[in-house]
Amino acid sequence: MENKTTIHDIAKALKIDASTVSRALNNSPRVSQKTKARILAKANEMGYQRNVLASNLRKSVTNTIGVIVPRISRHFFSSVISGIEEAAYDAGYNVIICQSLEQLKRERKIIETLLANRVAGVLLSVSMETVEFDHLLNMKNNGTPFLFFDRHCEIEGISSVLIDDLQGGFEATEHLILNGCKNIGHFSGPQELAIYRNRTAGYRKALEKHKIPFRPELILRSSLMENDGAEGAKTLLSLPYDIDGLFSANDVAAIGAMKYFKKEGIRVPENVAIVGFSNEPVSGIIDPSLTTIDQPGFQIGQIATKLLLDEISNSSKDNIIIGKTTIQKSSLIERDSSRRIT
Amino acid sequence: MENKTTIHDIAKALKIDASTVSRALNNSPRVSQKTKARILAKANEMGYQRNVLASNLRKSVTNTIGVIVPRISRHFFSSVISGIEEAAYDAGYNVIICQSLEQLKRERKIIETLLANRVAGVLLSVSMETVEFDHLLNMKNNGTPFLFFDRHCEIEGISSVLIDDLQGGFEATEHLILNGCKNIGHFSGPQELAIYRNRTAGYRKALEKHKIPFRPELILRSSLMENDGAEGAKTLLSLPYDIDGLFSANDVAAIGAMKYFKKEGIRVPENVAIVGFSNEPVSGIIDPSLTTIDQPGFQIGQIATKLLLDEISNSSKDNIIIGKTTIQKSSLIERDSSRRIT
DNA sequence: ACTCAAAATACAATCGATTGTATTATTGAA
DNA sequence: TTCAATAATACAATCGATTGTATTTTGAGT
Repeated sequence: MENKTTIHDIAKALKIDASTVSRALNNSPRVSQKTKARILAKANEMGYQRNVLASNLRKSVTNTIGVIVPRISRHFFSSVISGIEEAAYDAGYNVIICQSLEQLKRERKIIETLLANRVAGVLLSVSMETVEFDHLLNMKNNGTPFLFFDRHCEIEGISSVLIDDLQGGFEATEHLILNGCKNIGHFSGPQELAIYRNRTAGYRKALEKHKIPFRPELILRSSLMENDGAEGAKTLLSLPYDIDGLFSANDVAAIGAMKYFKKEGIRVPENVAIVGFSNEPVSGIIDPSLTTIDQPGFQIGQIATKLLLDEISNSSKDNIIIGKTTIQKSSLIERDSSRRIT
Repeated sequence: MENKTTIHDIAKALKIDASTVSRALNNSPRVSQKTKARILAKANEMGYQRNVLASNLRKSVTNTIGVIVPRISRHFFSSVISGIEEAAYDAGYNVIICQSLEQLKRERKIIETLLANRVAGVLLSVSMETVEFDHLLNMKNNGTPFLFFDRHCEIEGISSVLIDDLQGGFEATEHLILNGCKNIGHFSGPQELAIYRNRTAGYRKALEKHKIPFRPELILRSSLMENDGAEGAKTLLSLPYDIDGLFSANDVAAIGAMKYFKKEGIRVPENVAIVGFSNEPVSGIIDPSLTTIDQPGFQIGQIATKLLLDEISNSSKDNIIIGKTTIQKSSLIERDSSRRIT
């Protein structure tokens, strides 16, 4: 029943030493072709499978990298994960996927577990609650290479693969302006996260460029869930401005707002034009379809993995690793929610 | 830099034996309270972290379970995963999540990797291509406990946690009939998968009950992607029947059809009423909102995990495990795509 | 046939934790 | 005080694979 053939079993069966078996299975030049063939045949016959635990223990390495995302159900993150899996798989690494569910507590626990399991490295996109970095600094001191993607923290020596959120925010907002919007509301997320600060900065930059006065009260901060979008829409309508545009820092909140507007009889895009962020699949399906900023998730995953694997292989050579930031381009996808006859 | 305090380091620092340190850290009654306290304090001071690899190797167990789903991006599967994580976490297990992307080749490779990593058990929902079971039988012979959820294969001695697809298909179809549909099309998936056979059986059962003639040509089989839905809709319209209802075995294809109907100026639900399956979040957002069958993903994940953990702990006692099938109820969510003034 | 370098294989330690057995320390009862 | 019983700790083997070193085997050249 239980499959537990070891190299010792093979060695015994062939009356040779286990070290030779090990070397043969690792295709070492120290074993003659003849015995290699015998060993391989025997291993196959006995259904041998290397015990990765033992192997890794001895080599004191692992071929596993950990990935932490806020939620796997978000399209952007599942694209990134696919990219990571692809790149990791090619390099012979396994991937452990974990979700923090936006909770700092869970993020801490996950990192603890990953470190205990001696993963070779970690790719992470921090939770919305991650305002303290002790667990990340701990991981750094521990010597485990890691790398941020999308949502990062400023930690010296740690690299990030990001998208150009400022540019994305700028394009989204300018697009609204070019479609005739004058009073543009903006939904943003926790300001601790650079992605949201940058999207907001892009918003401001577009206003400035087009000489539209900036009004702080038009920026609403929340967790950007669907309900936050609806609340935000309500708040915007209650302000003494004739809101005619909305740039939401994610699609989910944009959709919440769109639904609220619809319910209140306010037409999209005629009365209010909307642009979201992330290009969730639902955005192409909702009516009117939502203009949004597409992020190349798959590529981000691939790039981040390659960089991490580089760091893993260099970390042994104890040369100082300097945190680098790689920026990926985002692109505006124009759909019906912002298309106006001007 | 590198954190590699071992029990031997602690032992040396305290001038005691490593075995005592090990026992103290495992809270064995064989160590006095006094030394336990000293050891714990020292371990803490030295930043000790148990090397799970070594520990598991010695105990020849692992605290990791593997999960294989077709795609993590599907809402149903990500709910199941959340349930699995919750239950596994409570029991002190880690979870490795893998996606087969509906490819048999990848499924095989994943199982190989999981076995090589000596996971304690595996939870899986097979790919659409899984018509051969050699890799699963291999896993069984290997002695690794596993369990199907949602999509299963008939393998003796292997348990499954399923939803009542027949009942779901029945309810969906009967709902259409009660809303006045007479000529109901049906999108189904690969017939190798029981879930699709059962949903189809439910469809037939509802027709029979209401004495509506069954026409095989109204059943269209595909991979149920969005595009398949559009194609299917086109095919249905080309048939010499006045199609007025559609039961799709998943939401994605239902939405594909809905979009096609809209484009062709056919009104939903007035001309064709539609019911999907799975309750993807997009179904509540699309216009008209899609009536569908909700599956309790989170609970399925929890239940499946508990059953698997049971099998893992019993498997050592080598009592014969008899495959059990646990059925979870699904429920119809009535929305606009099927609501008609009758 | 004989030497010697190169090739092939064997020996033995190791990775870090666990655990059965042996030894030492302690305590209570006689 | 002394001895047995028990508590506390130490010793040593083990999990399965890897790897540096030592030994044996092979084969070329004389």
